[in-house]
Amino acid sequence: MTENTTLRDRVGALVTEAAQAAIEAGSLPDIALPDEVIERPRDPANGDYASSLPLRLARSAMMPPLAIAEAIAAHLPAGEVIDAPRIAPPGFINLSLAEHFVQGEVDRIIEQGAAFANSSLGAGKRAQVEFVSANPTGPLHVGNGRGAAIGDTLASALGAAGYEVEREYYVNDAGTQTDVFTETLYARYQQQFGRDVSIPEGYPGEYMVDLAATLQEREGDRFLAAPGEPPAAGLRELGIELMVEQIRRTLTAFGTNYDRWFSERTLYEDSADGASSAYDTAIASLRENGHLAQREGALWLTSSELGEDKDNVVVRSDGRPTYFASDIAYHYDKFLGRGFDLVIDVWGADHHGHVSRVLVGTETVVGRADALHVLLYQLVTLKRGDEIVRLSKRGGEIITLDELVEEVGPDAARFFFLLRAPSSQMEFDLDLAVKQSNENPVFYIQYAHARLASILDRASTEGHTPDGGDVGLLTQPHELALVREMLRLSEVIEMVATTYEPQHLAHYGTELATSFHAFNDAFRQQGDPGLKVITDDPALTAARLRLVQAAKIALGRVLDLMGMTAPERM
RNA sequence: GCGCCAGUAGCUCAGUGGAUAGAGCGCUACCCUGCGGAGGUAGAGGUCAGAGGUUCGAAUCCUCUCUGGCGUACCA
Repeated sequence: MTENTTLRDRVGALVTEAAQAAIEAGSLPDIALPDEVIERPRDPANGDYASSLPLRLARSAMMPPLAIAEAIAAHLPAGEVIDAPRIAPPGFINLSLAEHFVQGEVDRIIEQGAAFANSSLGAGKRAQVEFVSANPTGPLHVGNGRGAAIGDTLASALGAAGYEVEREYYVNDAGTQTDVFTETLYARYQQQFGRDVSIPEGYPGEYMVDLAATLQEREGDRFLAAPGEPPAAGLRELGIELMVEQIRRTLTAFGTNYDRWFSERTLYEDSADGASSAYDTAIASLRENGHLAQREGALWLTSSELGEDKDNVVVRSDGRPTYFASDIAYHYDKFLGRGFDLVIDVWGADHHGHVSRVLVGTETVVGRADALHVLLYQLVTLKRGDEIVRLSKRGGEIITLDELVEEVGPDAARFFFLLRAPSSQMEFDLDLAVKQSNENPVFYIQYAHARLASILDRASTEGHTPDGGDVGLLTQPHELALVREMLRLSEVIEMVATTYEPQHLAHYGTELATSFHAFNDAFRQQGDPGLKVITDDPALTAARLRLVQAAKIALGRVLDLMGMTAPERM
């Protein structure tokens, strides 16, 4: 059994083997077994794992569930990992981890350290997570923060699950939004020099005034042209560059860093060695496959022949490619250009009308779309008390991500977003967010980590060390419960990496912290000075310090995966 | 109209077809005065929107209805 198999898979394999042994022994008929044979029971009284296999097989085996349970259990003797199985009506097989196994895992966790709970699910595969990717025409708002928290954590979880992961921001620096942005910027820029020019419709926000001021400060009047004439060359590029810089700073402050900022414009550029652009190649491929049609002066992807409800314009009648064309070229580049095995696009739900189109386009050009997953997160509704705040970059008022981070800090903001399933619409009460920042559950987790660190510190100053501690001395219920909780982490990581739902990690973190707090308080409640981590008994102290050390590793890992700090003190 | 996502405790939300539906906040009553109280235990609080269906078993899967958000561009 390899190091990177989850415990769940190990135990599940034992059940599958037992069932097969029962079939070979003739106590079960020769029937097909499902892949998933065990689950985590809700009630811990029913064991660490349980199998409902007997209930599910009853029909095809034509046997009563309890008889099947007995047939399987007979081949599931107590062993290295689990104790003897217990059969429970109407047909469950309940399994508990053996105490010595649980104890031994403490040593293993310490040995693995920061690699604890990694899995090999995605070993040898390259994954890309593209997220936020807001147009560089204004500052990020609170809703973008949700995408950032989700995408970043998902990328971390995929990494822990064995994938080689790249985080990417797709910079939309081509297209009409950029034109409007540049026009507005130039208008604001001219105003800086006292010209009476009107602001085009598009981006009325105050930040454009600041951006123009920055431009004037750094570049002087070199973009100024005669009234009514277009600005000097380079304004567009510099404006976008400044905006992207601002976005990058915002995300860094939020705790999110990218491997690559991908320029949309490069899709249209031939490579240095003379190879055609991604756009040209993708269009040629579509044409070759007979999926393009010239109609009404425009070039269409005949997607209705491919299961879509309508065709989509790829090249406008004025010759400019659409955003959709960029997206086809972009995904061509992701798969055929860069060879990712798994690509996840994290989009706000307001883009959901675009999903099936992109999947069809990708399938047409790449030949398959099963490796592309578009993860939609529902929009964040902002409230101040009872008043709903509209989020609109083009409408003017926005609550920026910077403001949120300023008020509640990056950790609390991230955790707030991570607690909710992407598919869940969430209400964000700005007043409450500030008021509750001290009650945010993230502090509950971080506090647990700080106390673990504190215990190790204290022990160290008193001359105690975890080294050489005998984990066999860990027999208190709260000690073993804490270890059991830690052992779930690899399963949670795999769940996040397969369902693309990071909220499981956030909830697990809370539960792990609860296990520690219960463990810690159990000693205190009993009022016996011998019932602490640091006791008069050096052997027991060392054993418990090992547990504390392992717990700190596990909790630190969870916080790290969520992109949050694991404080030594608070 | 059509399509996508949702509807679970007073509020904000978890819940991988399994056993008695959970957490945080708020409310009530306790514990501990600590190796850090940003803690622990217990309690009250539920028609899992509604109605059918599938299944040994449904908050979970299917159908319909109601409610909310979003989309339905030669914008991105």
